[in-house]
Amino acid sequence: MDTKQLLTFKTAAENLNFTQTAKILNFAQSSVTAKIKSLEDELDTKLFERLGKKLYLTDAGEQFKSYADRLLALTDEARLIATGGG
Amino acid sequence: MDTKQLLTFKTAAENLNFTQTAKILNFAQSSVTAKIKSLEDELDTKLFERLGKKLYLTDAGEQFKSYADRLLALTDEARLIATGGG
DNA sequence: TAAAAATACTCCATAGGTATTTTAT
DNA sequence: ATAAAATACCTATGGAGTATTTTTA
Repeated sequence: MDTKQLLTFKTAAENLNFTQTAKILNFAQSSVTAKIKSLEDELDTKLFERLGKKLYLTDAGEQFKSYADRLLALTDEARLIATGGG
Repeated sequence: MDTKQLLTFKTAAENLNFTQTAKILNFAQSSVTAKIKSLEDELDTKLFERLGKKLYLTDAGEQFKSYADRLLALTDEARLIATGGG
């Protein structure tokens, strides 16, 4: 699990659109798909569900979202403190 | 930043010995050196200082240690919840 | 001279890309 | 027909290893 992966997930979870996520993060659309898939593989759980054209978070996805947010915030804080000498 | 990197750092910070860390994590010694270096590069801060044969955490390293612990704990929790359906 | 970290290199897995195909409206 | 995700594929980066060299107690 890594920061980029979490940020991709967070952005996708907020936009519910991989193409949009790719634009925001300056990735290729297929890379977003791949990153989400690698996270799902690692957790051995589906995080998104596709009903027709529309994306939804699964229950596990919803749960994981709050952890992703917290992990990313804590990571930012760690970076600031360690680097900036806070 | 990723989990393996943080675990390597945590273990090294606790043992203050890269060779020992490598044994514990089943890595090569040089891989531990490389992982720590990649983390230091990413943070643009030295985390360890080598005085003679002995390793010490720098101030930044000490600070970062507490974040690494918290990040790893939160990651474990996230995994459990998302996977185990808690 | 022993014990640990750093370095030099090699190899392979994978992150990320482009192009295409599938799916659904 | 359009819009989005999935898939196939290709390449380059870097993670991880072995072997060696440097450092210093």
